[in-house]
Amino acid sequence: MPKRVDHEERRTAIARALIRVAGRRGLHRVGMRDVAAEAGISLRLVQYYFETKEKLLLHGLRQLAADFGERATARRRAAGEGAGPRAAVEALLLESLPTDEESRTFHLLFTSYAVLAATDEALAAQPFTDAPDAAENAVTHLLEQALGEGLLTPGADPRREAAGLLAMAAGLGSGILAGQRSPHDAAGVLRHHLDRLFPGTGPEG
Amino acid sequence: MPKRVDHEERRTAIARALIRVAGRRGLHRVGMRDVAAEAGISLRLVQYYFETKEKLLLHGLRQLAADFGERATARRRAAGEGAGPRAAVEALLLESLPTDEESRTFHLLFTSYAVLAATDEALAAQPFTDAPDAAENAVTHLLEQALGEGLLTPGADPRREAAGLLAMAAGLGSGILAGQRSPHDAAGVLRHHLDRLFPGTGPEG
DNA sequence: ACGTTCATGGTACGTTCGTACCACAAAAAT
DNA sequence: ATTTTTGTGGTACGAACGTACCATGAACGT
Repeated sequence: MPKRVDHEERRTAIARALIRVAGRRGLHRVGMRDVAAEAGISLRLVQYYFETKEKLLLHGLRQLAADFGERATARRRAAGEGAGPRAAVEALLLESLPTDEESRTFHLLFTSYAVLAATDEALAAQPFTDAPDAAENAVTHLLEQALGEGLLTPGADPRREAAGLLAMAAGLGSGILAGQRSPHDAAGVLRHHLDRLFPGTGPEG
Repeated sequence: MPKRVDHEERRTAIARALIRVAGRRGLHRVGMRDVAAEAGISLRLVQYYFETKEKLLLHGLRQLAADFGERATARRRAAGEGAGPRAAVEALLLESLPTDEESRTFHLLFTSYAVLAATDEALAAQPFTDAPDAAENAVTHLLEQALGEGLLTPGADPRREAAGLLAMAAGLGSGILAGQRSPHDAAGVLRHHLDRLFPGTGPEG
């Protein structure tokens, strides 16, 4: 056989090609031929590593979530290990906003997948809500920690606040994508709400 | 000629058929033949009233926004004319949540259009951000009114709060659509934030 | 009464897409 | 050395889709 190839490596490369071309042209109107051309291989090879388009799309979603997770933790680490829960939450939320090209692609495609999952049965399976649930759990945990340290506004329910903050970030991201709002304004809205949730850590304190 | 027909009436009927079938099967994978079958007419007639599919999709978006506007004002009127800004804002936000089949379809399709507009040039035109801007202006106006009456928490910026609330409602809606959250929980999150924004009008007052 | 316009039906064409099929060379296994 | 597996290329097929074309009867204008 021709030189043995690492299948997993190949699959992530193809999945990333799918993500790139879908980020430009939209997840609809992306065919296997487009993915093949973007990856610099033949259509046959895309078929070889992912037998069907549905499996390719599913793997693309997993790749998208995995890459985002890496960026989020990297950003959180860059924000400082002991920077406190407020900074950690802010870093996580701001990372989810479509500011640069990479996060824009992530937000666009994740929304596209969400829309697909609402009607296609095969995509509505487990792996989809896993990522948002993980994010919500992470933020909830950080807020609980903040509550224990007395940083949170009284009467705050960590889980509810986490759900609200993540939903707000997602909505603001869609607004940016649609050209309705600037990333700067969206970040301002987000920080404003964090200021109210974390009294004393705001712009004046 | 066969009995003269009101073109505008026909076009809204076809556009509503598009909305129905797209709500079931997803906006992608909706063809003109599906719309024709749903409307009970021939494919030729869909071509006749909308020359091209792109025009049909554009009109579908306008119809969607118009129908939602009607529902929103109806709900606000049902909430009571003089019920105060808090109730008005709450009614508007809750209407945007996908609770029943109609609002679910609205949220799903509006998100689908937003995704399309992010990549397709023809759809990124004016009419898309009009509806969200109108909603934001309405909420902003209500919050300004509340601020004047001293109902709002101190230091609140009406426009920023409006943007945040609408973004949160949109994000919660997506969570409901994806099956991540129940409509009941989403409404709870929303009301919780309104309680903080409107001190004294909450559950204990 | 007659020609014109309008609404509608049916259908065919070109394209694109996902998938299946056939072929072949290189490396591993025996 | 031979046989089997593995990676890769090319291509063809069937379906679906948007659009264009042709036809036709029924109402309106004159």
